Amino acid sequence: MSAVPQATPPYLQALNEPQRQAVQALDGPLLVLAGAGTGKTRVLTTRLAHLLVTGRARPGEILAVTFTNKAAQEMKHRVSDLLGGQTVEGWWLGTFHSIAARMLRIHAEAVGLTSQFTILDTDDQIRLIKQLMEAAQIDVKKNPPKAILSQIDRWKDKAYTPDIVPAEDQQSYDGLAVRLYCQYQARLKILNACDFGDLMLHMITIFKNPDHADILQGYHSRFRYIMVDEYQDTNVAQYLWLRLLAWGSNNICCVGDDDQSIYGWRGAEVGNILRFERDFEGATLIRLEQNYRSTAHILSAADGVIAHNENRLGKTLWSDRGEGEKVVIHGLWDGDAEARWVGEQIEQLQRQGISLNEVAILVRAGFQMREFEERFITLGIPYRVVGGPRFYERMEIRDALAYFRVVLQPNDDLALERIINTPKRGIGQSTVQSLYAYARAQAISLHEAVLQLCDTDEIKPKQRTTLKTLMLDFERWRGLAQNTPHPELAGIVLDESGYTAMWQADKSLEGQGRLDNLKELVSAMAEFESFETFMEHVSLVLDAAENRQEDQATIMTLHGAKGLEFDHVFLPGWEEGLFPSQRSMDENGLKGLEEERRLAYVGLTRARVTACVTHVSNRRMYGNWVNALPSRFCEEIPDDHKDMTADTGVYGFNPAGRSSHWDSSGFSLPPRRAIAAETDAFTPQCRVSHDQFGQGTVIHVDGNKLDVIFDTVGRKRVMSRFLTKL
DNA sequence: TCCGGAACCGTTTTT
DNA sequence: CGGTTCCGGA
Repeated sequence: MSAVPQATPPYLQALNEPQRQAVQALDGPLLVLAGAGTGKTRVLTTRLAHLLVTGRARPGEILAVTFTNKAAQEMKHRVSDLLGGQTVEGWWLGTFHSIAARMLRIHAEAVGLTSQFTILDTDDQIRLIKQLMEAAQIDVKKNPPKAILSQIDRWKDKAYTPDIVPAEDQQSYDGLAVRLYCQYQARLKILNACDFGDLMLHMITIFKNPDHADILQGYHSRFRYIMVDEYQDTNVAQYLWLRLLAWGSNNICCVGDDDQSIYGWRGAEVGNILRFERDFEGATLIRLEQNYRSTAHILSAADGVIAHNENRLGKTLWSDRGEGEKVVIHGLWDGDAEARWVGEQIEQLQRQGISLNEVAILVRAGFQMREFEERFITLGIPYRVVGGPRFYERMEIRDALAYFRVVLQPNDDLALERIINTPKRGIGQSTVQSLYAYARAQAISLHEAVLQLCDTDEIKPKQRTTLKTLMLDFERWRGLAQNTPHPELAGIVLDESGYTAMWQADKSLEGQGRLDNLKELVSAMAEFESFETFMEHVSLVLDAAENRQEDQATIMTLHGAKGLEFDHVFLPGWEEGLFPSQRSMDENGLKGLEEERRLAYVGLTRARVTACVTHVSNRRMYGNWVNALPSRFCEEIPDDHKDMTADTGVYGFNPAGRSSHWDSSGFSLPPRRAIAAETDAFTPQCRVSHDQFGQGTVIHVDGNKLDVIFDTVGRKRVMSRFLTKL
């Protein structure tokens, strides 16, 4: 440990022992295993401040990466608070994606792009895949572009470029996915575009390319200290990117909690954090286990649940905030009763003078929210739903941005396609298709194709004039771009294109809201120095201003709640199938179940004072009633730390608190559905049996879905969990 | 080209 | 059940 000659600075005195160790262990790789509520951000920010204050690093020598803009923002603020209010300039603090984008803008040529490249969002990605499929006459219904895209995204998460997709994955969608992946990448290059995955992937490619060894070396000598937040959420690509960068100084500090890794389904690898000590030689591991948030009963309940996971580094949280109250588990008849009961509990809290801002309802899935909303409306409980569409994901914002993109980059085909008939101009699908056909044949952009075909008979006269005017409009706006302030130009484009008028014509409340959003967009622009810098931020940073108002209860998903805390937390819908989600278990087996369990852990540890779990016997799903059993996570909470109750007549638990799972009607407990067998249990040619279809031979394995030729009924696509190996 | 009814399908979400 | 997407008719 480095000896600081002066008296211990106040910011260090404010820390507990392990926290202080984490701040002061500056040399070599360090993993800070920070349990929920143990002061993770405090350590991270203090460590940053410490580096600067002690002169160990200048701002420009620090790389600090987070996942969300919110986290990056918070870090910025808290460090500057620690430094007595001075802001830090010139450091590399941001999200993985914004930092990778910043790098890639500098080295774009090394992967055949120019620094002006556009960053595609999911919408653009799907449109692009769909286009490629239509061009190749592939049935879009049998192979949903969205599914293909998600396969491609998963490959990118794993840092697989098309040429290194492993053999077992190559058969995905009968080889279609890899083929499209190749075409997709080729097309992106022509469009001078990148998707989010590419930002990481291209940088890895550049770093690994011996011809560009100087680039990586440059970063090695630049970054003397690297810090990473939420390390448990990194995917393979992000991990490789970090490893490459860390080779320089070897001073990498990752902070995370393996028990809170809940994003496996979008490529996060818990393995990264579990392997840290092996990956980074000479690594130090520091555990933060003192929890400053919750009472002992809540922590022990959470601990009892998470202890059922096999794959974890292991730690035990403790707290000196008193015993507190046991976790309440209450069984109810149905979702309606559940919402009513939670509503009553909240009213009771209100009567005790508790602010609704300290109350949260955390659900597993979005569809659970409605019942609570409806109930709260009738009861007059003010609430806010967190997790609607983000600002820049809204249709009107994307449309507006598409206009701007075409102004800045005429060859942005995806943007042009998006707005070519918005507002309606009579340019239908067939016209666009023929334009695309021509563009493909000539290997030119859509914009170029429009220009060329406007003077031929290829296109009907009416459309021809429309397109011509549109092109002239864009030409004019591009001319204006030279010497018009960009917010003003944005207004002109939206007005003259008829886009604003389109929403003005919509008299609904929604139309008004969209106009407001457009105004907000234009005014947000003023804060950036140019159109280009604005566009960069829009795809990576821009978000709706949070309207955190006075007293409102919060309704959100468990995923959305990570990192937050509330005095009183309600956790509805703890039923087998819903939570843990059946789909998660089907698709990912034990790994899926463990991730669900971590989600339960996250949920419980959000609570400072009370945590209240509910489950119902009858849940309406997609219009029909399903009867449900209490989640296994209810049982996993140790008896000493829970209070179980149930409304009368509710299956599941009897009031005595012992789980019986069924009432007196004499039915026996149906077997809990088995976790899907590991998919590698099934290989092509192996013989299987199915309850309904009988015996058959596997011909192709695609994740958990198998193509099987059954002896009697022929070829079928079935889920592995319905099959038994013979 | 556009609109409306039928068919379909259904976690979790950031960048 | 409710939203989104797709296809067919005007």
